[in-house]
Amino acid sequence: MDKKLTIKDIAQLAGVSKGTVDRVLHKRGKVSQKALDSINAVLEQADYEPNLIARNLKNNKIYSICVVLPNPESDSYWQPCIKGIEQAKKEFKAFNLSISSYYFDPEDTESFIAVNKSVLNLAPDAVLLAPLFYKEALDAVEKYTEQDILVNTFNNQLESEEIRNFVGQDLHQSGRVAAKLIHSIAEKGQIAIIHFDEKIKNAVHMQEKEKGFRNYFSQKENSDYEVTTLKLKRKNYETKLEDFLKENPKLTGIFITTSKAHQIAEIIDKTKNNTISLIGYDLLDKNISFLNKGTIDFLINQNPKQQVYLGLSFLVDHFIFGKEINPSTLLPIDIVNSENASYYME
Amino acid sequence: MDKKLTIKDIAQLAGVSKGTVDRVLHKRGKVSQKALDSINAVLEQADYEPNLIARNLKNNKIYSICVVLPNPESDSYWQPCIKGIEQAKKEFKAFNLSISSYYFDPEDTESFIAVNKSVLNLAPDAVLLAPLFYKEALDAVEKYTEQDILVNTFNNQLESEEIRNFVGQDLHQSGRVAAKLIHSIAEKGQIAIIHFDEKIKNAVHMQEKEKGFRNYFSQKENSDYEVTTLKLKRKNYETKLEDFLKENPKLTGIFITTSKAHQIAEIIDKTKNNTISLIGYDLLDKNISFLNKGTIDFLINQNPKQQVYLGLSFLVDHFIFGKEINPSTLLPIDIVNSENASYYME
DNA sequence: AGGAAAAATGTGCTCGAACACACTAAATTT
DNA sequence: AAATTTAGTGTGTTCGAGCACATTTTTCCT
Repeated sequence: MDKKLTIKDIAQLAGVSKGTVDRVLHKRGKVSQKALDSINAVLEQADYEPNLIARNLKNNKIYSICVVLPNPESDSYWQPCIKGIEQAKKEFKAFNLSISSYYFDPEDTESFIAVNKSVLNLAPDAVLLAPLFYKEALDAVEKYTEQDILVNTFNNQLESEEIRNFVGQDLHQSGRVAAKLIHSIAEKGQIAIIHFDEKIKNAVHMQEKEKGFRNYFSQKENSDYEVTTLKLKRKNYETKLEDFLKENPKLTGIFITTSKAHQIAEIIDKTKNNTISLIGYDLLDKNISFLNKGTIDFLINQNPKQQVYLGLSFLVDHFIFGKEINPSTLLPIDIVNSENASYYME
Repeated sequence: MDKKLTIKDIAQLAGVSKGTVDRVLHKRGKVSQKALDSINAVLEQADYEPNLIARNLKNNKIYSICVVLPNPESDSYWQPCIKGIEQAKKEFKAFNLSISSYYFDPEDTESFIAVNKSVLNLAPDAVLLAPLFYKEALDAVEKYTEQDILVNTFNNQLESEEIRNFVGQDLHQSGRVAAKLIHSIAEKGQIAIIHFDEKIKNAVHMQEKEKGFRNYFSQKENSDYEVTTLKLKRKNYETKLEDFLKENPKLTGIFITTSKAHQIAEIIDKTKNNTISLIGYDLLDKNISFLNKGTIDFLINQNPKQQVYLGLSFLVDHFIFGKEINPSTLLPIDIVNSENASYYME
């Protein structure tokens, strides 16, 4: 049972006191060359690792973390995030943490600004932010950083020097995954990319996915597929889609770039057209039900729960264990069909 | 900044000393009814959580964990496990852990017995075991348990009261996932299930997958598929498969129940037959290369790395944080194509 | 050489839980 | 009533890192 070396052990081996070793370890100077040499000699061959538990006992500060995300009641895509936050709370309750959530209205820029303002007033140690509104998010990040509040982001990428960590997916690659799936299951013919969302702020998301999707097919030389893009909004989407289906009888596949695949599936179902393959995003109950029915062939899991959970666990690693934060973490792009869906829904 | 309550705080609130509170918390008796009542009253409305960091600092025992698994050089399926172990070591180096690996020859029962014997002699605190040889594994588990060594398993399920935790996949469901994939991509016709492995000990694995696969199709009433099973061994498998292909010209899909899909793919490739869909297991380099080429359509990831990592992290949770161990953890059955493979290979 | 300043080094306390041990007060025995 | 057991309670030390402060040693100047 070879115990781990402590500062005291190192001190003894080097023939000095623990205070001196401590000064060397923390490079706080005031150490003679002689002592420095002997301590370094010991350290080099002794592979000392500080006991992080002991270190932490001393620093018994309570770290407060605020998670800022859209209200899951407005958009159920965010629902799993609550579970992710709960899991993190449970998992990390051993440490001195205070995690709280703050919701904004995903349709309302003002509410995003307001929520961030009030979180700023709380002066937490860190904020985990879903930066839905690009410009406003940059503003918020700047203000947080001014107050020395650490900001990590998830779900939406934000180009900022001040962001310490991003957890999310590579949307371009996500589009490629969808394209490969369509390529696997859809017959030769026409393929539609459907952007179905009111929200302008999702435009970047949708565009990146489209780019990836088209990129896949453009790399295949003898492509038997023709790719068209269709934009739908809540208003009149039914007749618009029905018209589109009539105008494009050779349609064999549809890629929906948002979580609204179930709304498309409903219409496809009505037309009793079994030859159109459907690929969409996110494991909403409504989507799953069409997946089980067979109308939707595959869903791609963007894993919002894991995004938040990982974002929080990185903060814990940083605050509690002093680990370096990885600037970017790209989650796997999970392919989901009716048979493996349950595993991704917890 | 409301700090967490300590034993001392509780003691003060209840008007006793920390020693008495400690006795109540650990139910060590020797406490008067009066003191017990007042302490319980405080505890009830104060939701005290012991500081696990402080507790751990005191109990500075080094927990030793042995991982017993097949030599990755004999079967590269196990290669990712090394990474999983390394990751766990890195992640948990803050705690007093000593994790070491022991390899046995997956073809040799005797080596399995021998390795377990020598691990038993090391008297670790816990063993994480890949119980490839059923009967011998049960023996080993019994001996470990006699010596009060905690045993968790991964990859292969073992029916034993003494196993505290299993991390792996639901093989039956895994077969269903494969069936659904075949159903999505293969044309009507004949489907072959190929069991390609010498090792009898994998028989249960392969059978469970076959059952799940057939179960899926038997639930579809108007099935346009006919499912046949073919067993192949290393010897003569080439000619045997070629004969099979000639005899079954209507073959549209193959499900390989082991990680040997690349060997089937090689032959299919030679025949220049593009109409046969291939589904296999595991992200071996050779399999990935056929996945990128398009010969293999999907791979199912059994996630050996995650299995070991999770198995170890459960042990840490148990030893360090006193958490209850979940008896069984079933990992997601990841569907992998050429576009999302990289995320599952670390 | 004497003394002050600067540099180097060591000591001691803290964090919270856990537990051994010392101690007090009540109960029982002689 | 004194002696002894036993129930109940409090005190003090430990774990390892970190840092303030005390102490010792060296350097430098008059």
